[in-house]
Amino acid sequence: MPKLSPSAIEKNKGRIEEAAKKLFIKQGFHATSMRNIAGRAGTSLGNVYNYYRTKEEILGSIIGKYQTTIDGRLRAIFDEIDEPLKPESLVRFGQQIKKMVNDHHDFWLLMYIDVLEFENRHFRKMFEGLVHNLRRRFATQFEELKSRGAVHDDVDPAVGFTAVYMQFFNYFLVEKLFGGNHHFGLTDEQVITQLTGMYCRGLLQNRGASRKGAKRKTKTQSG
Amino acid sequence: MPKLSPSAIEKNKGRIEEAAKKLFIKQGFHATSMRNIAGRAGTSLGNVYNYYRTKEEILGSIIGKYQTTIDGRLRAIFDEIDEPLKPESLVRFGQQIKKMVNDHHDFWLLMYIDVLEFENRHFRKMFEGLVHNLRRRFATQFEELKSRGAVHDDVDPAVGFTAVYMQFFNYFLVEKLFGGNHHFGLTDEQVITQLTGMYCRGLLQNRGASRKGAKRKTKTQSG
DNA sequence: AAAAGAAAAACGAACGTTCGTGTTTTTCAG
DNA sequence: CTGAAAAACACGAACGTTCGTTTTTCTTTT
Repeated sequence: MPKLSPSAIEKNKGRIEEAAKKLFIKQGFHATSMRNIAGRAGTSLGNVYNYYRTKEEILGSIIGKYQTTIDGRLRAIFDEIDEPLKPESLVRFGQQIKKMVNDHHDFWLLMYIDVLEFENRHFRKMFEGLVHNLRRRFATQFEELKSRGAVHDDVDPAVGFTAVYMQFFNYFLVEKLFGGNHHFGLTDEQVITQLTGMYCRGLLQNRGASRKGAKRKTKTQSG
Repeated sequence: MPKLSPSAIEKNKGRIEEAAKKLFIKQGFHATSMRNIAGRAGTSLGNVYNYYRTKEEILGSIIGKYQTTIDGRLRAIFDEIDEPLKPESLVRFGQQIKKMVNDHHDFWLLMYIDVLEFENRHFRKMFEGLVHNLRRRFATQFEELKSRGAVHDDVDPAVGFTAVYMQFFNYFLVEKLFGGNHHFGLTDEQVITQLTGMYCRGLLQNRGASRKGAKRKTKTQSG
């Protein structure tokens, strides 16, 4: 038999990893057996070892590939944000985070597996330097906000945006993985708008607007 | 042999559970063996089965006891809060949440174990009805804030406080369990004051104060 | 025939649990 | 007061599986 083409190898690996991922997520890493993986992947036990040397190597490969998927997804979400602290942006941002969490909820379970069984070895960099990355990503926008005086003097917009990000992210994670079952007592959409409102008022300078009872005119601030 | 006194039984169970807890946390539930637990508890394999019928029963008992510990801890934290949305209260609140997360970081790992290996069977109620509970706990304070007009009309103080709680909680959890390593780019103390500032401005009505450059006088609001 | 992927068999170790057997203390008949 | 039966905890060997991995044996294509 000749050597399989790289694409064929990838296809086989793909089937094995898909099976392994589902099982890891359903029952954890240690509770999943190689026989289990092989069976679900429609191949034999021995053959799995033609593609991976150990079980952990399978996990590593899954996480590695998934990591780049998530990175891309996040980048896409950030890329469509023009003005990071504008209410409309944050609402849309919240909706996107919700979708991301729900679409890839396996990934976050893998993260927990990693925390528990490997002391977060594979995911260390996920939250390291979060603010730093966001600050760099939106450097021009944040600087513009600062110089325009749109944000409070004692507020770092990068920190504020990070807080929003983490709040959204965590909210939907709890909803999805912990059975939060609307733990804010509102619909997801309401949570997004409520949080957005809170953050915007908390972060942005509101020049003489929004007294009690006064209807907001949204675009009082011009520059 | 006569029946052991209830206190003696509790003592023995305590040693077994202490050992099991450490091992579960270090390596997960399925990766921990009964022999492992027995060895660390200084007893024999068979004897463990005199106290528990299965391995899962040990986990259940650990979680149950820990749950009441955490509940008490949280109640104590809430009990010393007089005015839930006052900046000083929130700063102190943040510090307490930090301590709670750090003191019981095993507990949160157990929570992840539960999410992963038991579909969150034992922890379901942890986040269910969170807002509802907080709203009841601080009913008088929240109503007073509302009637005094201290909060924005479109803000539910219970939701706001829940948001603060979750944000603090999640921040320190990420720091502790995910190796966040100051993922907000600030010291913990700075994070607490920054977040507090954001939330207060976002939640509380600021009557004509805090224009750019104007030093805040904190207690401009009277009636 | 040669090469390599796939399958199956085999291996030793470890698993959760059961079971039989100590070991120790109480009970109570004598 | 004695000592045998009873009761219950402690123990570890043993059971039947299952584990991750290795080795061997097909099977298929060059």
